[in-house]
Amino acid sequence: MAEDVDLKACQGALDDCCPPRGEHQLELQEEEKDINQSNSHHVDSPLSLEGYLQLLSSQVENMLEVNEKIQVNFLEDTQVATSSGGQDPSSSHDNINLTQTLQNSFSPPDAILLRTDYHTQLNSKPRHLQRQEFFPQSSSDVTNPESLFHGANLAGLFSAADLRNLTAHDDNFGDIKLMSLALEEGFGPVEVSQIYEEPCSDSGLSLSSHHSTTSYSVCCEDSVGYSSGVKSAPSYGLGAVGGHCQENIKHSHGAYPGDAECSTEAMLQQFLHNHTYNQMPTQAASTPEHHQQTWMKKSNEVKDRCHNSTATNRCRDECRAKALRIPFSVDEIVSMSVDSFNTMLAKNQLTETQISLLRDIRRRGKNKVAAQKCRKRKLNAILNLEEDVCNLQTQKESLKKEHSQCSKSINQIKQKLNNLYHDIFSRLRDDQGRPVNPCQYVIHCNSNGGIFIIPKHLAKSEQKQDKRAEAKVR
DNA sequence: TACTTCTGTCATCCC
DNA sequence: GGGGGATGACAGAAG
Repeated sequence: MAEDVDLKACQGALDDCCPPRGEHQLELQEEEKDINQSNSHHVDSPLSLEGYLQLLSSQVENMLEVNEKIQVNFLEDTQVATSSGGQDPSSSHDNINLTQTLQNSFSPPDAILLRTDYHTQLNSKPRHLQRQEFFPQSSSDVTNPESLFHGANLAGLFSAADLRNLTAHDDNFGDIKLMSLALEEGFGPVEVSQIYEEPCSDSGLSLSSHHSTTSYSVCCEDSVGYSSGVKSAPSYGLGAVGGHCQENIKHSHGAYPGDAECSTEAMLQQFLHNHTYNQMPTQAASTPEHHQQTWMKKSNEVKDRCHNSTATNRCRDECRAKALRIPFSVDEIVSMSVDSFNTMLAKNQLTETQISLLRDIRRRGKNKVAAQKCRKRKLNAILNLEEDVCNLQTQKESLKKEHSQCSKSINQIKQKLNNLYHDIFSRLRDDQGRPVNPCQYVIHCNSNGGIFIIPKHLAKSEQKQDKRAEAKVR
């Protein structure tokens, strides 16, 4: 087309300001390297138009490639940060590649600009193994406010759990003779039997056949006294309160009514149903760690409470065992091995009731420990998830920051390329010596390496042809 | 008094 | 098939 402006036609004009190509072949190559490194495209540099165009083309390609990578990486990383759990940020190759790509594509200043303390930020907050050490005073190294917040709630719980394991069990069941309680309260054997008539559990002795709606509180009611109308077991004994075992002990100087086993069993139904035995002082768990004093105060309060109530439920089983003349403590029953337990059952000629009680005690004791372990595991899982959330939030913020910096660098490069583009056109002249309008013409590089100044509409059609050719090759 | 937390216990599932 | 561990659900005690 006549409007086409061949590059060669402009060569003369460019020769005025640019050295001939042949003389500066090596210089051009060096200049290209410099430009790639410094990203400074000064028109005044001794570059030929072809060199400029090649640089321009490569920079545009790089820019587009980098931009695409940034977009893809950012989207992927953002999705990873929001959807996947527990990925170690330090292993994020995408981020490394992104930074490297930008460093390779941009000049050192740009690369420096793109560098962030991303990895440093991530590594500065490793998944330190403090999940078993969540004492309030030990969490001061948590710098993330959110982490601090989350950790605070659960730290107390964990310290409680750990301290619970570290604390020795109390045995306050020394000389308890609770079988005499009812009798000491002035009840006759018949009344006792009536009072204690309560459907039994699977063992015939379990206190929870009616779940917790039924309480067993001869001890609790000792000061209240039983009226004759309170003879149906499920209706009395509300509120098995901790500490009543002390009351039991006070009234425990009588002998076992061993001659009436049915009454004995019935009496067992009356013992406290306090679920708080075996609690350790530090189980007042949910105190925020920054309230250490409050935490300690609450711990002491719970300690006092538990001290009174700890023995209560345990002594219930203990007392029941003693009531049935089982020569083993609750601890022994629970902690002994299966073989030992079975041997004990076999060697001691025990009644069905005694065996049932033993199995109940053992089952409850085992289950209690299992429940404690289960809750501890659950808290650990929650802590892990919270920590993962914090890490992913940090990673997301870092990626956002990096993306912002990349966008800035891309805009700067775009501006430089635009300036270079217009500078090139300002130097171009058509065959009549007139300036070439950059709005009507574009710089086009074909597949053979030729560089032309062609009208825009031709460039578009040629791009389509190139795409078709590439598609055919693929 | 309502709510929360902690704990024990039971029922159930799974190994 | 029984025993034991794990866990959800529930209830009571206490703050």
